[in-house]
Amino acid sequence: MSDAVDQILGQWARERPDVDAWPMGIVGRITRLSRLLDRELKDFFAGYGLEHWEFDVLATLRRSGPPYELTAGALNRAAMVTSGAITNRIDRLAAKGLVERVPDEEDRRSVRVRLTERGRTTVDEIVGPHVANEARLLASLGPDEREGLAVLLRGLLESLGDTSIR
Amino acid sequence: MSDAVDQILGQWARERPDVDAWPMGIVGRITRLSRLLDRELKDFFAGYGLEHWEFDVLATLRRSGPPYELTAGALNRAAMVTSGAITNRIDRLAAKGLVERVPDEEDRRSVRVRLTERGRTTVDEIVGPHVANEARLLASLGPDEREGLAVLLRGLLESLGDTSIR
DNA sequence: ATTGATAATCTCAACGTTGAGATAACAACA
DNA sequence: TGTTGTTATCTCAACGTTGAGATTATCAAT
Repeated sequence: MSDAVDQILGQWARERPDVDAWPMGIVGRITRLSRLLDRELKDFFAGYGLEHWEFDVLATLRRSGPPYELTAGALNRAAMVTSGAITNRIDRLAAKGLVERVPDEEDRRSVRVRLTERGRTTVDEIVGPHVANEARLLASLGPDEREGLAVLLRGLLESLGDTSIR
Repeated sequence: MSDAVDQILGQWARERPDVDAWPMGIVGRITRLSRLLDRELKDFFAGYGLEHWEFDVLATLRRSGPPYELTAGALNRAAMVTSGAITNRIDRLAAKGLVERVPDEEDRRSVRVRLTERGRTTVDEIVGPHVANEARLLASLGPDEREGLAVLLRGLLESLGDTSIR
């Protein structure tokens, strides 16, 4: 069998036989998978009236444990977006009543973002179905393949310095 | 060793022990890798005065072989973006003199987008260094790991229907 | 030839992110 | 105490994508 990336590699081999394009077999597939999975997740969350990024922020707060609050900076790093994007996201989640800004008494530069009761129940209701949906998307992988893939991806992430959510 | 995703999985295991979040170990890593690699590629292309998407379009035309032209729709599907985005990209590449729109005589609904001479030399000069740069990013993988990872990712892509660039 | 369905591209307003700069607060130290 | 450097967040204009709709062309069937 072959996928879209095999065809791309075949084209390069024909047009530029002097270049060994093997890295595209990894990078290209990661990029395409990310896009495809993103579309699927978008559709899934739309069924709950949520944007993907909304769930992402809420879930980050939820899994941090009680009192379900993090600084804007921590959310920032977790989401891998810029500070401007996080300010915007917090604004909109706060407008929807899913999070609230709490002044940080220890460090007045910081803003703590806290899940509201509604925000917490929202995540808690969706996380189960969400994981089930992801499992469905990965259903073609057997148990050993899952593990092997996770190990390889982890090694790559580590080598690129992604070793901590801070 | 552990990466950022291991920490996320650990948080879920603590907060929601009833949910087995293993799929996040795959989906989360693919998403994070995609973002990290994207940043690296962005920096790389900036060194050549190009945007990542610019190289992407030019390379798609180049690897299709002489006469280095494709319809807007084909570029569209290859880039996995919407039609509006491709119209915009072609406009800007044409303004830079890297591609040109050629009317399709067979099907007057179609527009053929052709690499200009400057566009072709641009890709041909950069593709070698680009692949070398990607190889650098993947340097932590041994030969067997590269192959194993490519096989697993291909299987996943196939199962999600990404079997053709059309 | 006409009709209806399908297809390719373009248009454009809404949306979200980026990235640089502004503001305010903290930290270290002379 | 004042100074310098660093950190956290917010601001905002520029940029690019999305997605629905408009336009024009092709195809199939009658």
